[in-house]
This record gives sequence, structure tokens and C-alpha cells, in this order.
Amino acid sequence: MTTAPAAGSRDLPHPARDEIRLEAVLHALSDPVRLRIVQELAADRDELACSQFELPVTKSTTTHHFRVLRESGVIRQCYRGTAKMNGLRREDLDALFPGLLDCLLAAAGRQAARLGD
Amino acid sequence: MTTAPAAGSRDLPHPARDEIRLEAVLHALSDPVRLRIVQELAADRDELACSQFELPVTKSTTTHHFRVLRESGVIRQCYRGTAKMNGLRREDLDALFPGLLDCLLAAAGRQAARLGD
DNA sequence: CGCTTCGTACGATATCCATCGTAGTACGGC
DNA sequence: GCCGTACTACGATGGATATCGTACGAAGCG
Repeated sequence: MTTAPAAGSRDLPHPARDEIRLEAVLHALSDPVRLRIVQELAADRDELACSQFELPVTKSTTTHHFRVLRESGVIRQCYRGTAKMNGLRREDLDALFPGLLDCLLAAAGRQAARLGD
Repeated sequence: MTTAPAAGSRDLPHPARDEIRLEAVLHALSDPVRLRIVQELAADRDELACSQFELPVTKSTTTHHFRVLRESGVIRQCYRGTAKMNGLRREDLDALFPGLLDCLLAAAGRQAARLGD
């Protein structure tokens, strides 16, 4: 019910809000590839397809990283045609851990600026 | 030079402030045992000896977790007599990632309260 | 000097995990 | 129906890592 079965059909398992664990979120964000995905997702406020990311790994690995992010509760995924759309679960994360997402994004941005972009 | 070689003798390698990486910090905190250590360390504002923690692992494993925390830049360690003292690197973390530590601690506290303490 | 306490080092182990390649499925357009 | 695009599933692999036990080192106390 979280995602109305309007267009899609293949549905993806997401943790409910109260199943999201801080440790899992931190683990998900401790990988450079996944942290970058989340940064891009936060910048472009809308949903993005997996294929719109330019990542230094193969597609198999990309699938893996998106799944980790979804299963930890950081992103929401749904199919739209052949594309798989990804969106940050801002509301859920803000409700569980107020301010954390913004802090993390700011920290990531600062570090990216501090090092060679 | 960060730690004056006053009393101790065995010295422990710490990353300099600008060597601390967000990914490493998040990885360090994504382990339940280490997250708990950091919470206790933040509550008791002073330095604590390794032996003052009651953790559900053996001493070998405890040593391992404290080393991960130190090498990621989250804590500072030094010997005092036979004890090894641990302190949060608040200043360094706040300088690099403003507000992040407090956000994380608040999030951890909230989650602990939400679940069965 | 012996004993105790605190922590380390080292090896073993089992698990997790990031990565890849190949083969396959789902959907949309022609 | 057929093809291409987008993503997945599965298996393999190599590298972390969480855990332990045992043996050792360093500091203080009697």
C-alpha cells in the first residue's frame, strides 16, 4: 500500500518506518559509492533512474548498492516502465532521526569541497 | 605531537584532523558495539578506561573495536598507568562535520528509547 | 621479585561484502 | 512477434571484519 500499484507490478520490499535502524543507515552511507548516490539524490530533489548515475562500477554492482540503500530504508524504489526510480525517504528519516540527513549531507559536501571535489 | 609524550611511553597512532574521513567515521559507528561505546563516552563527558565498559564481547574483541574507533578518528586514546583512557574527539569532529556528532548521538538516543532501551 | 590487573599480539575462523561477468526477465516501441 | 533498453539473478572471488582463545607485555603493589 505504500506504493499504489498503479503503473508498476513488480514490487520491491521496503522496511517500514519503524523498522529502519540507525546502524543500517550508517552502514549504508559508509560506502563511497552509496554516499555519492545519496548526495546526487538529495541535490536533484526529484526521483532519478538508476541509469542516470555515472558510477565507477558495473551495472551489477550498481544494482547491489541501490538494494542496500533501499533495504536500509534510505531510499524508496519503484519501477516506472523499464526504469527503476529512486527517491530519498526524507520524511521517514527526518521523523526517526531529526536533522541527521541534513547533517550528513552537509558533512559529505564539506568533505568533498575540502578534498579535490 | 598531538599527544605530548609526558607520562605514557607506548604511543598510539591517531589520524590527524584532516585525515579523518566521513566514510570511515560512519563505518566505525555502524557497529552496535562501537556505537554504544561512543554513546557512553559522550554521556560521561570525561575519559573512560576500556575496562569500564560492559560489553557483550571478549576483551580481544573490545580491543579491536577501540582500535577501529581510534583509527577512524572518532576517539583519542592514551595510556595512563596500566589503563588505557578513551575520549571523544569532539573538537576535531565538530570542526570537520559541524553538528554531526550531536545529531548522531541524538539519533542513537532516540532509537534506544524507541526500542526497548 | 612474584602476583595481579589491564590490555596487546597473533592466529584461526566464519561471515559479510564489494566487485565482476554472464545469462536472463520485464517492459516499451517498431 | 522481435529487438533494444533497463535492470536482475546467480555464481564466483578476493578482501574486509567480528569474533574468539591463548599467550604475552607493561605497570603497579605487596
